[in-house]
Amino acid sequence: MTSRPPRPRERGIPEATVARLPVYLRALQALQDRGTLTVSSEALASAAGVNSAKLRKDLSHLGSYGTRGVGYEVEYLVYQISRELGLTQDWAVAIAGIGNLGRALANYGGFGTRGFRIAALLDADPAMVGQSVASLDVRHIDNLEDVVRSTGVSIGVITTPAASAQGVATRFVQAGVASILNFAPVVLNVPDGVDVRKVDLSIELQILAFHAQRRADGDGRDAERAGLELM
Amino acid sequence: MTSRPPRPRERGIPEATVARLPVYLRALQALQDRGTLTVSSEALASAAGVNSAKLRKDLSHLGSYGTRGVGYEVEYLVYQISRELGLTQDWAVAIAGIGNLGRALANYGGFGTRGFRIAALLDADPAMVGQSVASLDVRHIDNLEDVVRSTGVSIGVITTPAASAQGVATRFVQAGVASILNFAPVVLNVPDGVDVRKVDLSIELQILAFHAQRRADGDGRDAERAGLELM
DNA sequence: ACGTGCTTGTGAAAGCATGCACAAAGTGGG
DNA sequence: CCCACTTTGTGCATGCTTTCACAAGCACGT
Ligand SMILES: NC(=O)c1ccc[n+]([C@@H]2O[C@H](COP(=O)([O-])OP(=O)(O)OC[C@H]3O[C@@H](n4cnc5c(N)ncnc54)[C@H](O)[C@@H]3O)[C@@H](O)[C@H]2O)c1
Ligand SMILES: NC(=O)c1ccc[n+]([C@@H]2O[C@H](COP(=O)([O-])OP(=O)(O)OC[C@H]3O[C@@H](n4cnc5c(N)ncnc54)[C@H](O)[C@@H]3O)[C@@H](O)[C@H]2O)c1
Repeated sequence: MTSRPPRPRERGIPEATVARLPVYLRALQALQDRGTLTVSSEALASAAGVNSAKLRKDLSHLGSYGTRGVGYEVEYLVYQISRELGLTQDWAVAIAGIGNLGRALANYGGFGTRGFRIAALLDADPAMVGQSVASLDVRHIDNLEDVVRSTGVSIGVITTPAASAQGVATRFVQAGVASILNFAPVVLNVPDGVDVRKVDLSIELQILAFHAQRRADGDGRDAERAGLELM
Repeated sequence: MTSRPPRPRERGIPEATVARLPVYLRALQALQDRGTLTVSSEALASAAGVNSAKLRKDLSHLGSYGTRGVGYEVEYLVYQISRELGLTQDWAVAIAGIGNLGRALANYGGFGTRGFRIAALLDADPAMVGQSVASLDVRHIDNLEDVVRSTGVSIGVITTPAASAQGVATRFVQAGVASILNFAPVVLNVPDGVDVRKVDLSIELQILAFHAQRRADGDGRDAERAGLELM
């Protein structure tokens, strides 16, 4: 490809940066709770577990919110990041699949604190429908479209068994939900423009196992083996 | 630590590849269940939701396990990836914090199927200790060291409240657990050589919110605005 | 008003990751 | 045995991320 079409190059915050903003936000809120007024990139970076140059570059994408010689004003930065992430508005979330995991999520208090409100619970099991979980009635999945429309849901969380996940995802999309968080161990197929993120515990464990095995293989004879094997 | 030893450039599989291997593995196992014997990079890539060139490059890091003109033998590839990920051995997992989430994990059947065995449950609440969850006795967190030693735990999962997570992590590390999966919304501080992965639902939702807001901002006047803003 | 000391914001370099495109290598039919 | 066809494995170009290193900017004390 030589002449790359004009590519309007939307005001872009790099994806890697977006993924770290919530981490900074949390660290900042902890500082705020402790009454700290300003913080240096060094201190905030250390609280967030990243390199300070990276932190500064990340924040520079949002604008110039620091003061040289001083640092960043905590409260102002909290506001700027919140705004950038869209947390100054309220997001209604629906959870589909009220089993072990769905119930844990529904009962979890930590979401409401940050702009997310669980607005609907959906399940296919007639025995489940009508029950009250975390002060919400579980509705039948067949009512998905209605529920989404009437409660203004814009984020869908899928905690159904793997076999049902694609179907639920498709229905979410058809109902106008363009942001999906998927816990089922399947690759979801959705149209362009729909944003799917997955949380997959099995995968995380497998990655841990890979590194653990690496460590175990090498222990003691690491240097020698690595050296030899390259010859 | 800091003083990077010569680093003999260990036979390295890129981290991005490692993170995808479990996805390929799952897709392959689905094919296997359907009785498929061989699969092309194109087909497997599509099942795994990635580009086929990427898939081939990923697999090439494990060795040359394909046959040109034919594809990959499913069973053989399953074995090779499993071996590379360390799934041919058994990993004993301990869960600390048997609340909403810890219980959901403990009751989840999907781990055992892939080399992971939940070997111990730990909690600090006296009312919880002694109860039986998923056919395991909940032990008191004070026994962490004993439990880790006696059950051979090598992976620790943390589902305690945020405030307790660092303490539990430190104790896991001191007991010799060098792989930790953390669900609590805090940045854990651990010595070098210890591998921590985090699963953070709040962060995932916030990333979804960011993109959702982007879409909403731009809708309708996207093209014009993007173009104009660059001038 | 000016110098000192600290910290930000950002070029520039190096390191990773992605995806194209194609030669090399295998299969199967004639 | 050879040819047409398929699909792998990988060199290369491109773009994204991280990190270094330092000039520019600001606060504060004198
Ligand atoms: N529980 C865990 O710790 C855990 C861990 C990792 C992954 N997961 C994954 O999360 C998902 C849920 O796990 P779980 O343990 O809660 O399972 P579960 O069986 O306890 O719950 C699943 C729920 O989904 C409902 N359901 C089934 N089909 C549905 C449909 N079409 N529409 C709406 N609801 C439907 C069921 O009635 C049930 O209530 C699974 O895909 C699982 O693989 C769970
Ligand atoms: N439940 C969810 O859906 C969800 C979602 C996102 C994040 N999280 C995070 O996961 C963690 C657990 O969430 P939860 O909803 O299960 O909380 P929970 O309060 O239901 O359970 C926490 C459990 O940890 C135990 N505990 C406290 N201190 C301990 C210690 N020092 N050692 C061992 N156990 C200890 C408590 O006794 C309790 O049983 C929290 O950090 C939470 O922020 C949970």
